[in-house]
Amino acid sequence: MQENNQNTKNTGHPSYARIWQTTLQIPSGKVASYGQIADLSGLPGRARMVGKALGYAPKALQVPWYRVLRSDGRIAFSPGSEHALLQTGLLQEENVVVLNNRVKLKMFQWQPDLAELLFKLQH
DNA sequence: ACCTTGACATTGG
DNA sequence: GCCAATGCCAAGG
Repeated sequence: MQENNQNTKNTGHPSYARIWQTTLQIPSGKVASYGQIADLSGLPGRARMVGKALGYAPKALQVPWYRVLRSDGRIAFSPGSEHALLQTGLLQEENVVVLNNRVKLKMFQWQPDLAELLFKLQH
């Protein structure tokens, strides 16, 4: 992971903006997978790009990067790492249960109404 | 059957 | 060419 740019320039890859917007739609208390965000952003198969994009998200946008997990619910960072602990703490603050570096998707995965989401994303 | 954990092939900045 | 904010699958419980 790298430091976020303040919010001066560097929009990064053109698709980053879409990824940030989609991630912004995840409600508090819910989580999504990198692949899910990629799909909803019109970027099927680009899960890794989502991880990159979140790392570059301008702090000013307040993108809830911590609500995005691996497809099986595990936190992507190494268990016990500083990043993993931070993510765990942020999730717990909104009542998402994290055990052994993992969230039970059965209980917390975001299931957006596609039509509504598409509408909100287009402005 | 269902859930966890560990390993790794692939992808893309 | 390097490296990782993934997904997937196999093994074990």
